[in-house]
Amino acid sequence: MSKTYIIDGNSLLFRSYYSTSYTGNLMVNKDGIPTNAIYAFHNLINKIKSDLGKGDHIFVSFDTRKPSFRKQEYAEYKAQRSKAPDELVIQMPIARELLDAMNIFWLEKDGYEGDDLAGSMAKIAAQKGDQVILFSSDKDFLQLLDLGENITVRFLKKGLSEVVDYNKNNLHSLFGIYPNQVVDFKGIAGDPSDNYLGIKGVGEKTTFKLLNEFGNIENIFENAKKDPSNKLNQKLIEGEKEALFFKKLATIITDIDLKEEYEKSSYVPYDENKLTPFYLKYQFNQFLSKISSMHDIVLNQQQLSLFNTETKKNEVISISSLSEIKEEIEGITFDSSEANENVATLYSFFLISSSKIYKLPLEKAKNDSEFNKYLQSEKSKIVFDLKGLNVLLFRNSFSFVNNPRFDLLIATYLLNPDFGQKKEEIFFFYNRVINKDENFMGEALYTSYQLEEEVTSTLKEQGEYDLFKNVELPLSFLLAKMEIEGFPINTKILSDIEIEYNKKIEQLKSNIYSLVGKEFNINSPKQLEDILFVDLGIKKYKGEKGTGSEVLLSHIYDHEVIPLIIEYRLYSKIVSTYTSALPKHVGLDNKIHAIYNQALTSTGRLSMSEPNLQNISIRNEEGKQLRKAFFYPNNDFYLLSIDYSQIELRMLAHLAKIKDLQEIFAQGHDIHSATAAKVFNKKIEDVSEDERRKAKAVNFGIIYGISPFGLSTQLGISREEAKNLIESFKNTFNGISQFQEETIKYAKEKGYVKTILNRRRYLKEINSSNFALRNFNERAAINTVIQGSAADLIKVAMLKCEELLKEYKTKIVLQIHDELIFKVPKDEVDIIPEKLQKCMEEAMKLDVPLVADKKVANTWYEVH
DNA sequence: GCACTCACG
DNA sequence: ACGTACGTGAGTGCC
Repeated sequence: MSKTYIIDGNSLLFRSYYSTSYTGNLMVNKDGIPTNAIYAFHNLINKIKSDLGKGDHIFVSFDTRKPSFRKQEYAEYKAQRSKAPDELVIQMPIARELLDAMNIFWLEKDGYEGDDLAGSMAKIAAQKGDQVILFSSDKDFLQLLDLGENITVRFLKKGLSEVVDYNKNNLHSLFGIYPNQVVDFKGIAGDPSDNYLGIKGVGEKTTFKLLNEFGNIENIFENAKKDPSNKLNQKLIEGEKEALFFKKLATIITDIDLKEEYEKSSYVPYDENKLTPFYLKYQFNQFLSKISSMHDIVLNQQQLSLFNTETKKNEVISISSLSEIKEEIEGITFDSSEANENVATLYSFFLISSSKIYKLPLEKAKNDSEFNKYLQSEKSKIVFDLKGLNVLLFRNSFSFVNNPRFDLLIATYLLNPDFGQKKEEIFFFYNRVINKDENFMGEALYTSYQLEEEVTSTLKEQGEYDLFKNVELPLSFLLAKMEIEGFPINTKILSDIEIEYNKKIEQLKSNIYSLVGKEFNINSPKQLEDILFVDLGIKKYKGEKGTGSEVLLSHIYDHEVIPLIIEYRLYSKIVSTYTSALPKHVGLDNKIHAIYNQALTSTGRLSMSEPNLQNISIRNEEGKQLRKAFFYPNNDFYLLSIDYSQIELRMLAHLAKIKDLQEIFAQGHDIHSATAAKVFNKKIEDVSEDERRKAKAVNFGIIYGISPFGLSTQLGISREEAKNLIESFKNTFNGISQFQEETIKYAKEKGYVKTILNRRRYLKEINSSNFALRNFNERAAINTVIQGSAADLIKVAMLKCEELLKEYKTKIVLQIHDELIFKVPKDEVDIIPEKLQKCMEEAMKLDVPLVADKKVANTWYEVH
């Protein structure tokens, strides 16, 4: 059944105001406008709409400033009421603005009150068969319960958190009268809040009694007239006219024609981001969680004031040649059909001067020698999305942009890596809003120009400018080249694998169905869970949730279908995620041109998408087969893989100055065996398989911010045992504890942690009172220093390798966090691998040696 | 659009 | 007592 929620806007706004104003200290925005009622109102609306879905309706009614028919008929209507405080009045239009921003339909109508609109809407919705809930705190609304069975009036009690629901069936037991008696009650007893006088000398208690005895106002008077000598009856008879008058006034109009309005009140799920301009305007920082925390941490008040929040739209001047620009050109960016620069169509370029935005269509640019001259000129340039710009320039036969000095996309990511996934979002960081329209990139570039000085000096203050200028900016060029270069794939081999695996899947499917006794969707975790843990009666162990591989594995002997399901999952994963998905991304050149996301991860790593080549299977043979599809046609080039050995553990040994760990690395032993030997006090050759396994888990655990629980589940040992294991590691390797404690302490004090190249990550919940949240942030703090520093290292290594390769034909074609894949022509294969290996090992000078292992082969399968 | 699952480092 | 390993991307099912 569809729902229609009808909100008495005035009632809720009053409540919102008074529930947040008792401290006397109103919340105001920067212009001194109070926003407390709006804030509470917003929370309330959010809560209300949270259980609406498609097909539902939501509607807010308001009073207008014009006198309603009640006031016209009865001059004293609400005359006794003290005027609403100015602080509330000023917020009333803002409430409407908020609703507009939230895409929630609201209505006011001269001559009527909000109640009449609400009542009329309720009637329409009830006739449509909707479940109607009216949100108010006004007893008048109770009369509307008579409109149908499926109507609820939801009263909001103090604190706005408690509610009382009234409906046709419970009103009498809760309130003492029936819905159709509400207006009769008001007519006789009156209502001081509306200045309804009712019948003089007849109060609420008497009215209750009368209504219960005679049912309605007409019967009450009829009966009174039977015995006019009775004192009460006398009062009633005298007051009949008034009573009927007040009854009429108290009656909510329910026949205003709102059919159209009903249609307009359809609930539309909306994008929270659309509210950002509203939040910024009224400084509702609580709702701008990401943004606000940054302002608190990164930008001091002085800086904030420099960031003008005005979002004045600039005129964009269309030009057909660069020669039309008379001023100095300060920067360049582009406009294209979509975010993926490897497939997008380039539309135009934006260029900016110190005061203007220019738009140059692609076709004009192609024939404009001035434009090409500008691209290649030595003059330093502001850009916006350097990698996107360069890839699109190349794909349209231009050269890369020469000497970019500033890219706000990268700079903002360095100020705070939590910003930057979406181009629009980075402007929230600076309290700006730029509409996502056809000139977005031009406005973005111009805004970059305005922010450059401030942002650059902030990067310098934070010691991140070197990372920006000498690592991330040059890396952007390299990533552009890698995207353009692409990675070879042979779809024939992929489809051969797919055909083979699909056969397995069909077989497994039928075997599973016959073992279970019926057909179901094995891909549906919900259906699978029902089959296994209900139909087949398998008992889950304590703490087990879902049907993930760990859970399935723990029940592998409980039923013969379990191993089949595990196998089914293995093959169907390979087919759905790889063999059937990868061909969608293969270009005419038989290569995949995936995107490197340079400004995305929290730690400073790269990520990859459309498709992600960083997670091609390797851990099991069935999946690893996929890698046989990656090679150069005719084996024209070799693939060279060079991967760092234990890069994160080495980084830890260096950063935490763990002497004993550094020493193990210096000796070049197998790290897990060697740590095991030290912890268990044995010779390396005496270390057992199990001891090595444990040491390995602890070594990883330390990088992840170890906990006894995590280690115990990883190793399948008791928590006690895990705790002891961690203890002995900490005791054996001096420096681990101190590093962890100091990292957490630093994060708690500063709100962020730094990597080896001063890359930052903010951990806004590091001081949370929520235990889980705080612990999570503490682990993330430790991990970020290690993972982020390793990311810094390989980025530096990539740039050094590229420098080395300048005079060769070998190219970097993939980066997989601790591994680089190169395309090596045959005539370079004898010299290049060693040079590159050395280059990577010398990328940074640490207190531990860096070791990188290499392998050359034709296919990606063989290099591992 | 989100939860679940699983691929990688 | 709390509820857990860190960082990603993508396909599927289901509201």
